[in-house]
Amino acid sequence: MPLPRQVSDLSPYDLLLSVARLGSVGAAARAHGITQPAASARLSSLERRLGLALLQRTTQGSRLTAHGALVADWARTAVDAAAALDAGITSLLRSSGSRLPVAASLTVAEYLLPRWLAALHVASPQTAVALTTGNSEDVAAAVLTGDAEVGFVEGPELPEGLRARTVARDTLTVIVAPGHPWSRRRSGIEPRELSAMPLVSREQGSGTRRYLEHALTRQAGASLAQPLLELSSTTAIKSAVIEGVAPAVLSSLAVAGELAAGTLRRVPISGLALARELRLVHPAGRPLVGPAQDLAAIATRAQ
Amino acid sequence: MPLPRQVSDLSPYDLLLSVARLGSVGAAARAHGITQPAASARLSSLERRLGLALLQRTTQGSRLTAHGALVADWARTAVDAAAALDAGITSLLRSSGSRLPVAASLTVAEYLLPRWLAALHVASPQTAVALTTGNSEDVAAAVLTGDAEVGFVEGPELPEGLRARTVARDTLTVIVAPGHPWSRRRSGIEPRELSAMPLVSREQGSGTRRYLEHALTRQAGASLAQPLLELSSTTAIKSAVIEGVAPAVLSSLAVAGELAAGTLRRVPISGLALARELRLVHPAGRPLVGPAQDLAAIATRAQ
DNA sequence: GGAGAGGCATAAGCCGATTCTATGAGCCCA
DNA sequence: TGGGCTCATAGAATCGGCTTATGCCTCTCC
Repeated sequence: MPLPRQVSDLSPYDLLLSVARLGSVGAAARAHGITQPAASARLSSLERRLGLALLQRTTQGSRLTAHGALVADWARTAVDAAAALDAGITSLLRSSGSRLPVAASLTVAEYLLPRWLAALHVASPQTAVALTTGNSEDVAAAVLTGDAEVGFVEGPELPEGLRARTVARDTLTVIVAPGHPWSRRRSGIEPRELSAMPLVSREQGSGTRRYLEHALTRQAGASLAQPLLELSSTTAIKSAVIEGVAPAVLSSLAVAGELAAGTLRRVPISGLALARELRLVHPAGRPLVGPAQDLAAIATRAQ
Repeated sequence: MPLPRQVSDLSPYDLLLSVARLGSVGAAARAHGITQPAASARLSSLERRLGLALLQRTTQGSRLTAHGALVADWARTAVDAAAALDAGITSLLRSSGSRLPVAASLTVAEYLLPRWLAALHVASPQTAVALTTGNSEDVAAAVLTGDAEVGFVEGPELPEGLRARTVARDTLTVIVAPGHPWSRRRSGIEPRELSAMPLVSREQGSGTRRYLEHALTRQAGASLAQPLLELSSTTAIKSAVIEGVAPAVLSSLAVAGELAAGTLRRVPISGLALARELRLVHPAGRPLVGPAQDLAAIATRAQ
C-alpha cells in the first residue's frame, strides 16, 4: 500500500512549519531559498489538495488557522522523522576522513541512532558523523583501535581498555500474529515450549539469534528448534509473522510499532531473562570531549 | 532550516520499502501504479543522489544491500510518520456523513491520535474516521448527543451517562532552556517559585493553562504570575523557551522530543501533582462495537 | 536444447508541475 | 502621502518524471 500523494512530498508541510515559525510566507520562502510566489503557490496548492484552509493571510503576515495548527503539529512529527532519516544517510556517507567517527551495532543503528544524530545536528550543526555498523565485537575493536571515537554495543561483554555506560535497554520479545494460540496465553509460555517451536528467524550468526540461543542454553538448558524459515531482514520476519507463518523472537525496539498497532501480539515468557543493555563505549584512557560528549549526553538523556 | 532535498520527497523511499517487501522492482512498480521503467528510474535516481548502492539487482529480482537495509529501516519510520499525517488529515476532512465520528481534546488529537488512526487504517481500511476537536466539555457533549461515537478527554470530570477508560497519561512539565538557572536545580523548584515566575504561556482559557492554574490554587494555594508572553501555539512557546525568553509549562507529550534532544530541560517541581489522565469516553448505554471497538483496543494497547 | 516467462536497463518523446520575473493591490507607519 | 511590508496573479521557461518500445539476461519447463 503506497504512501498517499498528499503526504509523499513533505516540502509543502516543511514550508508550512516555517511559515508558522516565522510568521510570513515571504520569510519562509527566503528560509527555503525560493521566491515568495513559489512559496505562495506551494502553500495554496497544498490547501487545494487537502481542501482545508491552513493559513490566515493578512497584509501583515500569515498565521495558522485552527485546522492549520493541527495539521502543522502532525506534520512536525513526519518532518522530524525525515530529518532523522537524512541524518542517518548523511552519516553513512562520510565513511572516512571526517569529524566524529561512530561505530554502532545494528540494533542501535537501526532504531536509536537516527534520532540521536538528528538531535546532534541541531545541537552542533558543524559536526559530521561518520557511521560504521557491525556486530558488538567489530564495534569494540573499532573503538579500541581508534577507528571510532564512540561505539554502541549490545550485551554484557566488555573488552579490556573500554569504559561503558548504559544508554538504553532492549528486550527480546516473542511475537505472534493476533490469531495465534499463544496470543491467548495470559500466563505466558515456558522456555521449553519456545524451544520446541519452529520459528521464523534471522540467519545463523545474527546477533539477535546468537543472544537468544545463548540465553536459552544458559538459563533453561534448552536449545532452539530448527527454524521454519530463515529471512535476512527484521522487516521480512515481521511480515511473515503477521501472515501467520510462525512465531518469532525480535528486539522490543523492532516491534514496538506493530505491538502498538495491534498487528502483532507479544507473548510473555516465564523464567527467561531476555533483556540486554545497549551501551555506549569509549577508550578508558580517553574521556569523551566535544561532539562525542554531546552525542553521549544526547544518548543518555534520550533514555 | 528546511528539510534537505534528499528526504523531502518520500516516494522513492516508499518505493524502496515495497521492493524490499515484494522482492522485485517490477512488482513494487505495480503496487504503486507506475510502470517498471519509472520505478527503476526512481530508484536509480535515489541511489545516485545518495551515492549509495541500495539494491542488488539480479535477473531474478532485487534485494537490499547492507546499506540498503539500514536506509530502509530508517525510512520506514519516516514513511510511517507520513502515513500517520495522512490519516490525521483524512479524518479531519470527513467532517460529517461518514462512518466513525470521533471527538478528541487537543492534546490527544495532536500527539496520540494520528498513530492510532494509522493503525486503525491498517486494521480496518474501510473505516473512515471523522474527527472533530474541542475542549473536554465539547468532547463529552458530542459523545452524549451521539455526534461522536467515541471521545477522548483530559482531566477527571466525567458527566453523567458516560463511561471512561484511561488510555494514556500526561504530565504538565516545567521546561527551561539548557542555560537557565533552574536547569541546574537538582532538588526541583517549589510551587511558590513557579507561581512567582512570569512564564511563556498559552492565552487565557487554554486547557493546559486552566489546568495549571487549578492545580496551583488547589494544591498550593498559589496563583500564576502575569505571563511574560502569551503565544497561541505550543510550538511557538517551545521556540520562545529555547531562545531563553522564560520558562513554560507544557504537556509532557509536547516536549518529549526536545527533552530527548537536549534542546529543552525539564525542571522537577515538588509538592505539586500535575499528572492528568487522558481517557476514552463513550455513552454508558451503548457498548463499543465494530470500528469504535478497534480504535479503543488500539488506544488501550498503545499505552 | 530451445521456447517462454519474468527480471531489469535504456532510449525517445511527451506532458505537467514548479519555478522565476514582473507587477498589482492592501495595510501600516512615519 | 510615500515607502515598506504583506500577499496574489500572470506569463514564460525550465526541469523532471512518466509512458511506450525495445533489448538483454537467466531460470524453468517441456
